[in-house]
Amino acid sequence: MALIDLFGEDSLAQGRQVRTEPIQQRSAARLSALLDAAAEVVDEVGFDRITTAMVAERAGASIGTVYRYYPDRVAVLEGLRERAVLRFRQRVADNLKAAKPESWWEAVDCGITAFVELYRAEPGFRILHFADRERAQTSTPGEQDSGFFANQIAAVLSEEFGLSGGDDLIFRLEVAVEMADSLLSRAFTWNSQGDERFIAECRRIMHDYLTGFYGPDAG
Amino acid sequence: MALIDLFGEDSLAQGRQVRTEPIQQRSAARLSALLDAAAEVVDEVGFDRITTAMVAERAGASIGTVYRYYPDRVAVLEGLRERAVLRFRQRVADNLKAAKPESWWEAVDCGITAFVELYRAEPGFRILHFADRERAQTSTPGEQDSGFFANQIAAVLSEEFGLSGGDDLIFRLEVAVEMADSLLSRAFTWNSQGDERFIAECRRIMHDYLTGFYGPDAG
DNA sequence: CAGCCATGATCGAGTTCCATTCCGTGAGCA
DNA sequence: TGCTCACGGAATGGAACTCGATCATGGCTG
Repeated sequence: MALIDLFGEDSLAQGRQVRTEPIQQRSAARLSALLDAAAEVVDEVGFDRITTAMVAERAGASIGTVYRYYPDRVAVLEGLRERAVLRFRQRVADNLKAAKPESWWEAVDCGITAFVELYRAEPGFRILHFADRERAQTSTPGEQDSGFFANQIAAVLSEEFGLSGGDDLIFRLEVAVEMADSLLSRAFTWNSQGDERFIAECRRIMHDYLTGFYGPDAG
Repeated sequence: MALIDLFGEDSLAQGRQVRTEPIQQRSAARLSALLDAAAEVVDEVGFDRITTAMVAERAGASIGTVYRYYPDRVAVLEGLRERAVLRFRQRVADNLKAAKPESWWEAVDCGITAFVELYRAEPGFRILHFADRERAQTSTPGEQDSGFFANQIAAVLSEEFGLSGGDDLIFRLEVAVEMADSLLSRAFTWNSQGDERFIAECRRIMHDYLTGFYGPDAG
């Protein structure tokens, strides 16, 4: 299985949160504009203060249009989150294609780099870290992102670079994803460009943890 | 400086978010009841869906009473969060007193244990992980919790157990706090008793990371 | 190719719900 | 008894959300 296959957009048959699938083309643009607007508003006023009216106005649409695509305010944020996940995966795929990693940790670094790049460039990208725990209350473990994601990465690392696979690898990757998300988000909490100390430490920790300094087999 | 001093309630001159300091005693009970109610509601309906009316009703109070103590809905959540932090510190202090750790990592374990115990027993404790990032948008780095907390822990570890202090230790502790919070919260995301795998892995990672397998001086 | 029409898309006034205010009433305290 | 603190809950304002009217679009038809 090629790296691109795992992280490309094809692999995303995401659960639809939109009310009505857009048929005409202009709708796609509308939907996209709504999310763009939501992203900007999130960065400006925060998650709590965002209002559907703000999103509509910013997108040059009416309130009704917002509710045509999303059942409620929270769903808009979830839509934004899904798009962010999608873009992250695409960026990872791009970086993998460009870097042609020869070791597993170079591949991991591509993932970290993708995250950092998007955090810097993409408005509202912080939604990723935010929405995780809130969603947890309503969805089920099977469809959890970090777990699902860990599975994908496990497949890549074991098939492409010969890391010993199995449940242990998946678990370790889940732990790694959790830590990386947390550290990188922390890097951007007080610094819009990302605190390099945290980013560098994150890379080092990922490398060492996955190398095996840690965990059941650590020695 | 004794461990208890650092983690006892005295050390908490927290920023008041309440509108009016209660004068009479019954008020203290009211305030506490409000937070208890908020904690339950948070666990039941989530952060997004909580309403001031729910909190008031659950606490057997009127809407007006909620607003007597808190300026707005968000402030209630912040109040809940501050109380959770306070209780966490007290629990750490208790555990330290009971365990009388002889090594720095036993002390660290007390912190992890305290977190797990409270997550299991305290309604709404997940507010801790949640509120962090949201606050970030409005408050300033200086008063950040993980940083402030890291400072306190650094003082304890270096003074009591002779860990080499300095900025490096503080930074490493900040990273550790971030990772531990993330892993422990993850442990409780799908399992109300806490997934033991994540808890155990968290303990191991904290031990190894702080021992120095990681970081600038890792070898 | 012009016109027609079924259907998707949009709008925004209207409705409902919720956050927040405010003043009248009741409870502690001297 | 009077004074201040605390409480209640109707009233206000604003934001979430609905819904029927209206406007595009793109295919079909002659």
